[in-house]
Amino acid sequence: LAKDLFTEVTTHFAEVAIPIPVNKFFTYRIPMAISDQIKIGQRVIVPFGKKKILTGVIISIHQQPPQEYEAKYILEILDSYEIMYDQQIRLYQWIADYYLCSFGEVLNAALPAGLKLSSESIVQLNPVFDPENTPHSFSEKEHLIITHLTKGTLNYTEVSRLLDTKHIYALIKSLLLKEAIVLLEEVQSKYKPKTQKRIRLQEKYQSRIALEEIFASVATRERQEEILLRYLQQVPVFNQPQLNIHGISKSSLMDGLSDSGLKSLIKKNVLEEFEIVIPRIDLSQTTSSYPILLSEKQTLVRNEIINHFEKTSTVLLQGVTGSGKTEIYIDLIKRALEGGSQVLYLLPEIALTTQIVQRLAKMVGHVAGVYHSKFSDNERVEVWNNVLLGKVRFVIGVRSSIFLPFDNLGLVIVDEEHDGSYKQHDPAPRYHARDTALVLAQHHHAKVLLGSATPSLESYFHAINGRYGFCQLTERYGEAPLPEIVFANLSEEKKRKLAKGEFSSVLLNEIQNSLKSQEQVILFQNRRGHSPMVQCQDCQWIPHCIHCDVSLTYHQYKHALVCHYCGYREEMPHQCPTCSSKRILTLGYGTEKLEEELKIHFPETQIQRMDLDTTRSKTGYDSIMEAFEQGQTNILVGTQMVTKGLDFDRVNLVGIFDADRMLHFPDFRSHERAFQLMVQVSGRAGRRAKKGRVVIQTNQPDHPIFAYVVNHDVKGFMDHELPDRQSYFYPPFTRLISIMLKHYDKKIVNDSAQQLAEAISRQIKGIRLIGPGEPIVNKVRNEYLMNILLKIPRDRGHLADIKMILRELADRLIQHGTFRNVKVVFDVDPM
DNA sequence: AGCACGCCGACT
DNA sequence: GTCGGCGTGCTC
Repeated sequence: LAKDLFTEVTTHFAEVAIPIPVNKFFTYRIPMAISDQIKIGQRVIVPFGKKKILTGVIISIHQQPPQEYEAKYILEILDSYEIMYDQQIRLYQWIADYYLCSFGEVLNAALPAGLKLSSESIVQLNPVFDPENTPHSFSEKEHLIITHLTKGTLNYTEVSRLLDTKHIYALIKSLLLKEAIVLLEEVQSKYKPKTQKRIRLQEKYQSRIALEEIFASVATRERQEEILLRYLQQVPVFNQPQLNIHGISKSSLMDGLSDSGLKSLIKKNVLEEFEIVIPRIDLSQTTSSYPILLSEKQTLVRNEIINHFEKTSTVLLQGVTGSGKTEIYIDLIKRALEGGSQVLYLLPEIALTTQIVQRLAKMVGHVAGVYHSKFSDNERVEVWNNVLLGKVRFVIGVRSSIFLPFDNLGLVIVDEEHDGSYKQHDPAPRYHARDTALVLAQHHHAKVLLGSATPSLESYFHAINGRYGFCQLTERYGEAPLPEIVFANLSEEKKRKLAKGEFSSVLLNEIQNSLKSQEQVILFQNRRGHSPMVQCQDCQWIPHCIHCDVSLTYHQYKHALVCHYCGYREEMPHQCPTCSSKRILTLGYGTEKLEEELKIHFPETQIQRMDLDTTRSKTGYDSIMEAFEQGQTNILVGTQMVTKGLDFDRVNLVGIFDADRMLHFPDFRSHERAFQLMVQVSGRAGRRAKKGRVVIQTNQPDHPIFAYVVNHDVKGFMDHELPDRQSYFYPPFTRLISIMLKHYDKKIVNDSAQQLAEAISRQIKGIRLIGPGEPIVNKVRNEYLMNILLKIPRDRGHLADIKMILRELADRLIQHGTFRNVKVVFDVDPM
């Protein structure tokens, strides 16, 4: 005791992460009063800047006072418990380091908005201010504000609405100076628990005698009598008095009645109204587990996966559409959950449908937390808390669910692992959820199962090289045959005048036949690639870049052919260099135009379009799906969205409208993506015993990729594509880092990009630097863009060092006077 | 990111 | 002359 008394009290400091794009932590002083409660991972409220109050997360606690400034005090601890574990801090730090962004940016993406707080300025009348007795005079606007403030406080938005101007700062300042108002900062919790109003009988009336008295007194009050009778009908207060404690929800009691009768009863202290908090996510779902019966083949593969997990933490499962991957997932999920650990099931956004979630949760037999961007933020906070508190151990979610506060993950499943939407493109953190999941799992000593019918080249490469375990399911479940694929040679048809516009007679006839036999049609056209493509109409020549394995894109206002990746440019030829034909055309067709023309060809038919625009609302996707499932729609035209989701029994024809556009998209991944999409969409045709049909419209049916699509030959495709990637130094043989520079002055971006590129070349050896060059869209929101692409060989090593140098060089560039305002955006592993 | 401070043009 | 435009720099 004596020792304690005389020991000098040490001041503790905390490193606090704040959700802003500044790559450092902020040091705050921990007030004595709370120093024994403060924990890493906890949310705290801190003052930030002149007046702002923000929420931060405690990253570490130490005794090092900062040298160059006086640390401010933490104002308050927000929750009694940590909202995340060390595991999350470690993962977020990894993401910030690997993807070259700030911890704050990761935190910003990780926390549901309901857990992020920021202060709001409240304008209040100064208590000492007397409008009758003031030496100051006020403008009309100031008067207006003062009048309103006598009735209550205002926030900035309200003030600005009141004055109908955005510029209120000067006015506020003037009012402050005249001591008419005071400002205060208020932090509001954004998370609002969902509540329900309930009604119950007051305890003293829970006897027959008391009730009889009441009924006698309300005999002339019909409304009140009815309410009481209704209540007693639904709550048996005599037989089961304990039920009265919970009462009945107000809305169900008062259904169709007016409130006045109830109000009187409450006033008389017969009934009472109370409020309860109800969870948005129902945790009391039946958790009876369905027995999963695996086929012989599935059992074999399941065992194989488990064996692989003994040796490697990651396994790639390649299974054709309809081969029954899901059952294997479920079997593994159940095992992991029964072992007591948490399970994360990742899906691409468009595949996470209500139906899929319900089916999964039902078969797994555990409560599933669903983490989806279309859910409200309050719901997301509840999922977060349920995971944190261990109420939910099974999460089905989109890419951002890797941020959830797991502390005991046993298994991560990345379904459709090849899907590009796992990579966040903009804004930072530009992370890849599949790759991050591997690191997440490593931190937890968990296993990862990557699943796809058409694996990414990267995952396949690692699988055949033994870094991942590799399992295959090559047969469709129940022996449903693979669809028959026919080609419609569009250029041939055009020559023979058979095609109608961009529709081949083959496709039109097939659609006609399907419609005649009451079958449904899916027509697939990937919307991506607004920029037109150039092609010779006679020999199908397509211009390619001399530095990269991509086709060149026609730029209208420059009248030139440009490479998306390195900026290489050549003049648009007047005649084809191969066959001297002058019929060099730009091609282009979008989903909407397709829908329009289909309506002309099939006027009697119900045609529905499904793309980003028609599914933006929460129910858009579901209602289109429902209409299609019930047969109200005959033809579904859509983008990649139609490649995923549930199976439709009546779909027997799938049309791929423009295979060439996919194949020649100016991107080194275009072959891979085209192969994946064509195989996936073909899988939609003929899911039961009947053999489906797929029509592929193309100008070059002999393109090698098609042969692999027809035979569903993943290995063949990979053997074809991998050498190409190797010779052009693309992934999986290299790692890419794209550096985008932005500035509103074209000369400044060009110069800065040149200078940065030179500095990188000088400082970092053993890598390839492409560019700097202009990206296709070289001006966005009045900013000019320049791109530098780094290709880093996989065996180069010291990736972390390279990234550190890149950060430094970028910082140094910006310190250079003229380049002060150049924005440098890193995209690691760009897609 | 937000927000304050500071230096310039178009209006009474 | 001022009001209000936005460019610039900082936040523990």
